[in-house]
Amino acid sequence: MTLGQLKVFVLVARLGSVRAAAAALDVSEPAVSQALAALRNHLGDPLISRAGSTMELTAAGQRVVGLASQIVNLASEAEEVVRRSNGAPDLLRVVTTSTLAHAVVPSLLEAFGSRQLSVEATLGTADTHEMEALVSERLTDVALGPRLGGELDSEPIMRYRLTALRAASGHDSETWLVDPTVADSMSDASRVLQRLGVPEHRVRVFPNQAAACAAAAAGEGTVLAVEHLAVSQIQRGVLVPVPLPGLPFDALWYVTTLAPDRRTVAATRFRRFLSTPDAMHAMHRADGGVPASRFKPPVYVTIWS
Amino acid sequence: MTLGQLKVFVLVARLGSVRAAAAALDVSEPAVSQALAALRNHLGDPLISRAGSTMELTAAGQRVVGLASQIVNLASEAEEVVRRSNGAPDLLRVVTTSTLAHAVVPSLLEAFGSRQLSVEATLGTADTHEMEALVSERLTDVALGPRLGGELDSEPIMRYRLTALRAASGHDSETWLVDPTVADSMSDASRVLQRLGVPEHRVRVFPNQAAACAAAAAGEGTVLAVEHLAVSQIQRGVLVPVPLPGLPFDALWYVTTLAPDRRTVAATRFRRFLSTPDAMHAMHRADGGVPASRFKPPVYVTIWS
DNA sequence: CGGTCTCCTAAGCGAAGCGTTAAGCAGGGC
DNA sequence: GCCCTGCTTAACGCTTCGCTTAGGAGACCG
Repeated sequence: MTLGQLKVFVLVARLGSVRAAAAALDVSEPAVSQALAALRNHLGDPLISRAGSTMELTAAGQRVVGLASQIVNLASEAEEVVRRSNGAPDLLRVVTTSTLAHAVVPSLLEAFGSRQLSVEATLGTADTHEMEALVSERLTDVALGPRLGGELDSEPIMRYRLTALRAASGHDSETWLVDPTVADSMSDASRVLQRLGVPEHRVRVFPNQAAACAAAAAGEGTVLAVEHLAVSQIQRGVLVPVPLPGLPFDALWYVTTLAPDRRTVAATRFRRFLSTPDAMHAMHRADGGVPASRFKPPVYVTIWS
Repeated sequence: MTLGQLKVFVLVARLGSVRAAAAALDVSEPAVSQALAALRNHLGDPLISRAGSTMELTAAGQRVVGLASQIVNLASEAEEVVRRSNGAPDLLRVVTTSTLAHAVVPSLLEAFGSRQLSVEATLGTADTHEMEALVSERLTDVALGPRLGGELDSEPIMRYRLTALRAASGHDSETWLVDPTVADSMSDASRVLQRLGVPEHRVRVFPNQAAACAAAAAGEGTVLAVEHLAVSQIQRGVLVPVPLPGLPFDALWYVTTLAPDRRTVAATRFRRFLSTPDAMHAMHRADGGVPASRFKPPVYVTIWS
């Protein structure tokens, strides 16, 4: 399986014919056919076949074409990125939990970027286990979230409090509304649910805490929330704390990097920044709204094993 | 640039030495060194170099390693997927706008899946322009959102209303709080802002409408929201409509597929499903919370040009 | 200064990738 | 039936990949 074969496959799938793909690539038709044959042979599936005047993706073909398209895209992005990165700003790669990624880290990076000239930040999400691998293998510069073990250098940056909240007039007291961080079984939120013995079918996962809180405010259940991120709803009485054993639960967010002599310059500067009042303010402000011009879709980092 | 070279590079970056990577791959050390040299030569950047006892990524290397890791991952996922997809359920690939992706489509797919045995759905986001390409090029089966042109078959599925909402006691009337759909300049939301002449620095983008509504409820500005998705906040008086020229704005969501004779079986069944009361109910319920066991991170589809 | 560790280069070789031309083969239209 | 269109196969050649062994260059240490 080569990048060229994947590119050919995507193009055939898009254009609906070998002939058209060959024309688009300005090569002979057998060249395309052969690349396709090699890929089919390698994967052990026809992927795409003629059906009358058009071509039809097989079940496997439908699944592969999306992946292949992403691969080809990323490959050209890699070439692009190298071309642009002479004299480019320093790069700070951050991974964090889902909760922090939506609500806290964007404003933190915004603040860091505005005081550090020429720093470019990328943000991804990962679970605790992935974070350890990503940091130790130098695939990311900084992890924010739970304390990490190994030879990594973790330091607490902020105290926070997990609370159960519910609408003042809420009906459904069985359903738990949470954000995707609970998918990480090592996270504080996940442990709280485990300790309460909440069964999985009683848990509804929302894309982020704000959505979960909105559903809780509408009386759809109990949200497990970071208190200071829901402070405005609590103050306005929209949500009220629910007393439960072990809740509220106080915990810490940590910053983790490699040991001082092994970390990048940007990581060191970022750690220093985290202890400033500006950083504290950004984390408490924590609204997740960024100016339109800075908005970019999130980058999803995955690790390869 | 080959997949093998990228794999070697990622491994060297992770393990911090050519020697270790060679051992891990069970090949000779020059084999690794040579693959790395080929990649360096192709990209025109050293990517990674020795710095004393360890190795150090260059600026370009830092950027490339993440992409390379994803590429290698996706490639093995592609092989995986083919292996598993004999006798696998039908695949329904859906793209939609950010608004719908978070709040409406998950419950819709949930409902569809529970009545259609053996359908597997994937969900991605794209802007209007990308949607047209994705559907016509058969990279996706169904698009939900704006009406699409070309030879595509668009049909309205639901009326909705864009409204400006604000906290009853809100202070900031200059700032607009929106979800990422406004990044698509062809979207209804984006046009509304254009027509109102809102400058970009007055717009704050949130990851989804729920977060934007929460910020509006806290008095941070005016949210441009889909009315029935904020209905509970309106009923409770947390948010109140703001009368503005051209608002509220009534619009339609459409479903788009290829022409009837060219679309997949799953796409046809899904279109039929959309006209059922179950589907209507799912769209109005529209909470975005899915049971934990069904939760998966979103799949981001990108198109290749 | 000579060992040792690590990375790079050189040279060689088999296997694939990637392209060509020429020919075979299914299906639709008349 | 015949031709035309469009995908595949066959045969061939050039280039690149990917691996080996052998040897050289640079840093570190005693």
